Amino acid sequence: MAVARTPRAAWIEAGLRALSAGGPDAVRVESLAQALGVSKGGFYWHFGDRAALLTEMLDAWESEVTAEVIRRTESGGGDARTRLRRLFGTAVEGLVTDVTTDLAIRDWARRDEAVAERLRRTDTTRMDYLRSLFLEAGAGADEAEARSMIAFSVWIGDHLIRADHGPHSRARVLQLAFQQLMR
Amino acid sequence: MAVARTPRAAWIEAGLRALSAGGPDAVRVESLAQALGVSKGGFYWHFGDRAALLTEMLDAWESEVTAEVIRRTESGGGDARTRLRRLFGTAVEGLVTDVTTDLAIRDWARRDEAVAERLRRTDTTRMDYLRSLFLEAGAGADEAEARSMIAFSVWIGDHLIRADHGPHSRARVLQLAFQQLMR
Amino acid sequence: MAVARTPRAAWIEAGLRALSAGGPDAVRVESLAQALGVSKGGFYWHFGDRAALLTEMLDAWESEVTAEVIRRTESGGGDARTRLRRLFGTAVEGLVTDVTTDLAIRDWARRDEAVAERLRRTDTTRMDYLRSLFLEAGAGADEAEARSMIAFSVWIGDHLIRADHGPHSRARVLQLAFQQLMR
Amino acid sequence: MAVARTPRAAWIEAGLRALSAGGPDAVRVESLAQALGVSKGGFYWHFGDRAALLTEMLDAWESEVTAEVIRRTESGGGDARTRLRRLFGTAVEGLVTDVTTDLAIRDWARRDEAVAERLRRTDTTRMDYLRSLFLEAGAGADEAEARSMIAFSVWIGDHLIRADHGPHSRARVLQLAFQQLMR
DNA sequence: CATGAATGAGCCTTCATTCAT
DNA sequence: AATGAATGAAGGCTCATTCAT
Repeated sequence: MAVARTPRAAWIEAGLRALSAGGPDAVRVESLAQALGVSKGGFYWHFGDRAALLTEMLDAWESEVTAEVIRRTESGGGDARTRLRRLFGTAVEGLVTDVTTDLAIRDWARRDEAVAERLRRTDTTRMDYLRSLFLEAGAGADEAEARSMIAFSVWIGDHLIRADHGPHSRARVLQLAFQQLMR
Repeated sequence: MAVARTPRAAWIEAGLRALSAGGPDAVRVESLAQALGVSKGGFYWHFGDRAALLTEMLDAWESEVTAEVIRRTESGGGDARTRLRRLFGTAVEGLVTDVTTDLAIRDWARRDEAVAERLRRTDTTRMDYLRSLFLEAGAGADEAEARSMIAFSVWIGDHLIRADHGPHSRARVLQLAFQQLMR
Repeated sequence: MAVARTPRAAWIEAGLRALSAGGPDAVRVESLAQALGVSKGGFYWHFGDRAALLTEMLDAWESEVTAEVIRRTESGGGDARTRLRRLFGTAVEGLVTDVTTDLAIRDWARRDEAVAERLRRTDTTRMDYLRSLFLEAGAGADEAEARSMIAFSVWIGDHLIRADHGPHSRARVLQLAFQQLMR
Repeated sequence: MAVARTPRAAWIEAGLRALSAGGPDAVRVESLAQALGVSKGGFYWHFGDRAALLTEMLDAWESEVTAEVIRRTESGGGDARTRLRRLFGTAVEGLVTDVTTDLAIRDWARRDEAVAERLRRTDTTRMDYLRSLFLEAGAGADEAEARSMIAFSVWIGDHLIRADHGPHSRARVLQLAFQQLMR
């Protein structure tokens, strides 16, 4: 059995890259093929149609941003505040996952209920994790909820809000915001 | 002299509605025409091409979300905390402007530098205003920056994050988050 | 209101011509457009999609081969035998309608139930008319049925059977067959 | 030497089945392969290209519908009327050969001259045989010709004409028609 | 101001064919 | 003898744009 010359995974990665850059409409079979240096016809060997690719892209994204983020934060142990700091740290450094993909999917979800459903699932998992950390760190129920929401919002907002912060760098603003959450 | 049967403004409004609902790609001459009950040929009487409409849509949005928000918050006076509360109140009630349009434009900005530039301008104006209120309310420079960022992020995040908050309603979570900012 | 430059009817006629020549698969938007000297995009101004054209082609054919054949045979009056002779005459001369279209539709019906249903309707109307003529000419029920079936079959078979009739011309064979029916 | 896993014959049979069901356009390498549970690449081991398969399908069909029909009718002997009755009997019972294949090839012949040529050859052989039986049964030249044509046409027409015969079943109508030929 | 009609580029999908293994 | 993978030519449909009226 020959090794796939252009494995499914390559199409999925190319698809996610295109999604980040230009939204779902930019995930065009033809451009992906071109990006991979393959002819577009070959795409249909791996996927039934464009929709199938889109679905697998979402599968890949979903399992990465939930399981992977949690695994990374938990690895190394420490108390809740330590892990929160670790989580915020990777967020600031942008190592968690490609926020751009997250944003593209969030936008897509506004127009496609199936995507919205997935996003709800994924966001709930992430919020559950954040909330559990704040609670473990000693926050009350309301405060944990509010802080989780703020943390998540700020992580996204940082990439969404284009304001010129003057003397403050973007990273510094994000750090300041997270510090408020740890007080 | 006949009155314009389908004035420019009608196309622009229809365009903004389409943008909110489906992103820039959904702003199709054909669907707008259909929505307006006109034939798409008529579009070209008002606009040179699709790009011209897009530009004017952005013009309309920009002047509305900066001047209008500030005017509304300032009207009625009061000290900085009062005005912040008024601003957050209208945000919670969703009266400021259509957040959906804001989100669509934010997404669009990721793919189009001209849009990004406009968004930077608009966001800077809005952040400047927020910061000035927090400073006037007595916050230090860093804190004012962080709180402005958080306020803006949470306003947007509320519509972007799809998590199930369990016993908390979305509005309640947003209110809790804003309360943290006023402590 | 400008006159259609390439009216619907032109597409339908071109479609029927293509159908006769190459079956339903040969009814390609692109070739029709080329045959009409138009660009294929224009097709979609007149028809929602290819299926819509196919449907209208069948509509046109159906109303032509039933109403028109009967009108022609009845015009000029005479007793039943006279009208049968007139019907057979036009059949031999191939004036009734394009048998080729009939054949193509018959073949198509074997693969498409919707077409089969239409064909059943059309054939029943034609057989009803033939039977009524034979009955009026004095045949018994069974004989009228058999002769109607034979007449219809021979009309079609003449164009379907490719045998070399040796000294007999095709037209002569058809004539001989019809004569047997009038004995 | 390994036994052919999917012998040529299997492809030919699958091809004829597809032809009957959907016409020549339905004879697609891919669907045949799928029907045979093989990958389509294997097709090209047996046949140079799709055209080669089509040719061999026609070869198979031709030798079957001429030699086989005659052999069956002749076997068992009897005078001409007896053999005609036997021929019609098998026709009514649909045992002669798959009429559907016959119809598909007839339709195909309208678009492809090479197929038309083969069909002419085959039909001539069959008409020759029918004519010889009618002549042997005592019919004159013209009558034998007409009756042969009618018999052949009705056999085909029975499967081609979709009329609703009301109280008469299709088989009954066919039987009635053949009875007329034996008077 | 606007319509009816048409153009043409771009995208998705299908399918015969090829080729290395 | 056959498979997995890929190519490339069609062909269907959408949509921005144009143009005569």
